[in-house]
Amino acid sequence: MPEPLPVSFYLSRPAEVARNLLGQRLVCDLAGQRVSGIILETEAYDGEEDGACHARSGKTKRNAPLYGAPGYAYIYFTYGMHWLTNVVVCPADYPAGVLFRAVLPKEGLGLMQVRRGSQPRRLWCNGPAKLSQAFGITGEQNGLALYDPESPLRIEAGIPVPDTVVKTGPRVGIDYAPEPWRSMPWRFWVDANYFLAQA
DNA sequence: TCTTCGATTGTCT
DNA sequence: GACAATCGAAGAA
Repeated sequence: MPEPLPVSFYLSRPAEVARNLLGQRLVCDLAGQRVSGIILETEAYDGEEDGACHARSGKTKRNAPLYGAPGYAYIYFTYGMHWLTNVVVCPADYPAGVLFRAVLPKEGLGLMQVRRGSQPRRLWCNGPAKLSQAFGITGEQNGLALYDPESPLRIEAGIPVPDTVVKTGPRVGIDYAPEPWRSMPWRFWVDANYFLAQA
């Protein structure tokens, strides 16, 4: 059984952690079945100064996990129907996190298909709320330690990703944010074909 | 207490 | 490309 990534992995600057999470494996053990996928897309949210971060207006009941220790899950409900999954980064008291926007399904495909309503496989995990649904992630998993081997939700080492295949751009769905935050290139992604080509 | 709106998705035109 | 779904958190009153 592979060990999860260590807590130290989450201590770097949010954008750096977001970049380094590409290629790693998101794992979820619920319903007695292991579901996992290779992380393809992430976004970084960096502190109260970041006009797009949930912590932009200070600490609240909802964003409290962001102010906690690194390596923990920050999962929140939005649009009245969707759960979005993040991992808290940076030392405690500095509110920052990385949102998981897409993964490449690897294990537990049957369960994912059921949870995603039998849509085509390429549509199972190509969005932050979609992957949460495919993995069975809800508020129940909020606050879990992603570096704990005993945790039902965790992140394990995956396949290293060279800079040559990493793309960056502005974050999605944050038109309300003022500049320069709206345009910060804190969204990172890799084409799924890169991993499909790996034996 | 009231109002607004979201780190989205699926459907319809 | 436009827009409804759906509800709790956050901010205003």
